[in-house]
Amino acid sequence: MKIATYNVNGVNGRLPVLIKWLKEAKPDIVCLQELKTPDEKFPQESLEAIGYNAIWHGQKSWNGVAILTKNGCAVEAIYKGLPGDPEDIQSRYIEAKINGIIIACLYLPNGNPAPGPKFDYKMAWYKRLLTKARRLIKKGTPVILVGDYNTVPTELDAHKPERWVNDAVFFPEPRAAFQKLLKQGWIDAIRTLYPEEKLFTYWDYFANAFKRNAGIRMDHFLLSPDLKDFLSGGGVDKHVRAWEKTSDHAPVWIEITDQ
DNA sequence: ATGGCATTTAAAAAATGA
Repeated sequence: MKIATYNVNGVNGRLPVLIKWLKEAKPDIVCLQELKTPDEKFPQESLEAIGYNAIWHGQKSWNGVAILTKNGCAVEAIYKGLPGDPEDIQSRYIEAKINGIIIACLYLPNGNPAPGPKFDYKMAWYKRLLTKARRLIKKGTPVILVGDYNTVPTELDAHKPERWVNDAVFFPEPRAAFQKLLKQGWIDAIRTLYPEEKLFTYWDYFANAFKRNAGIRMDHFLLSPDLKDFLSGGGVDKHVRAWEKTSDHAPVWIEITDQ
């Protein structure tokens, strides 16, 4: 089973790119972030026309997450929103059990400018995620925590780490929080597959960042330990970043063999 | 230290992202 994550940066504005990639990559499950659309404008019909069902959790203008599944996938136990703060109205979390695996699709706050209230919100969100993740990993069900973490875990995950030292994606606090997730037992799937490679999932639109491969790795698959032996492949669909009207992120995918 | 670009909303320019 092929599972992908893609920060589309506007699901309607990028719909031709998303559809072109779906037809080419044929993933079974896709986690999307940054829909930037109210729920009623989610392009459900266009996606169903090419064989994908969807569940989504959107809001006007900003944020928004969705999970696409190929027709025939069994989707149950759907939850929208990350628990822990009833005041939080930002759409950044959606979870469902799909073909027996719990898929949690997340869009972690960016946190810039840092320090400041947006950075405080990022770290508060991380704290809630750590609580949720601990509960999920104790369930004994296979779980994948996947999405845009807005976190560059180590220096290996940046083309030029010094360019990011004043950015919230590279601050020590989110990096420490990401390490806390790993200490809970979660497995960074892409880093496990490519232990020493400089692999990126995001490149700035400006300064020719993509052509210079001046990227960072921020989109991650965290697997519950019981899935480790079933991880059989993965990668970044980097070429999609070169398409017209494309997102600043590229799709990332993994392959999980039948358990 | 700043801005480079691109989105959304909405009708110009602001807010947001990373």
